[in-house]
Amino acid sequence: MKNNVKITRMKTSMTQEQLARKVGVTRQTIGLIEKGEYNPSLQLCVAIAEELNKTLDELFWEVEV
Amino acid sequence: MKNNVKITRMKTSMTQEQLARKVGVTRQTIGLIEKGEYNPSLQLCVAIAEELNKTLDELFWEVEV
DNA sequence: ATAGTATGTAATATATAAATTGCATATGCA
DNA sequence: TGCATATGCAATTTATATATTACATACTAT
Repeated sequence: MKNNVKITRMKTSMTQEQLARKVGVTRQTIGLIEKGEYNPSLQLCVAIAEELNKTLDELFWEVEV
Repeated sequence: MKNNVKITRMKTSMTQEQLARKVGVTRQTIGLIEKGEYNPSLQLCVAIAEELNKTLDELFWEVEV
């Protein structure tokens, strides 16, 4: 599940740990999602999008490899 | 997790069973997602969106109650 | 009436997302 | 040099999405 979470988070100068706390998961979960090796739940995707001021599509839709 | 899956599926005259087969889950899973009682995985959301010719945002983003 | 289709729902089982813990490396700073 | 921060990664545990099976109702057509 390739996505734009990592690049978007880094643009905001937020750490994995900070994003994780904001959306209520652990740092490891954010790390694995950014790596594209996880298939996160819709709720978590929405929480991450809201925290990064993006929409679902911007982070998770048709992300080019 | 309120969403627009049910209304969109019905517009296409597709049954829950047909959509379920196309995206590789069971009828019950589609039923629960439409009911808003499930927190589906991102992969499944993407599969449903593609099958219904919609984007993630159109089906799952800021859906009014 | 009655058979088929579409849907709702519930109980239990299974697969996997996510948590937890721990250890590693790289980097920046005192 | 040594300490704190940020990240990667792996093993095990826990929570939950999804499958399976089953039974129910409503509707349509025969």
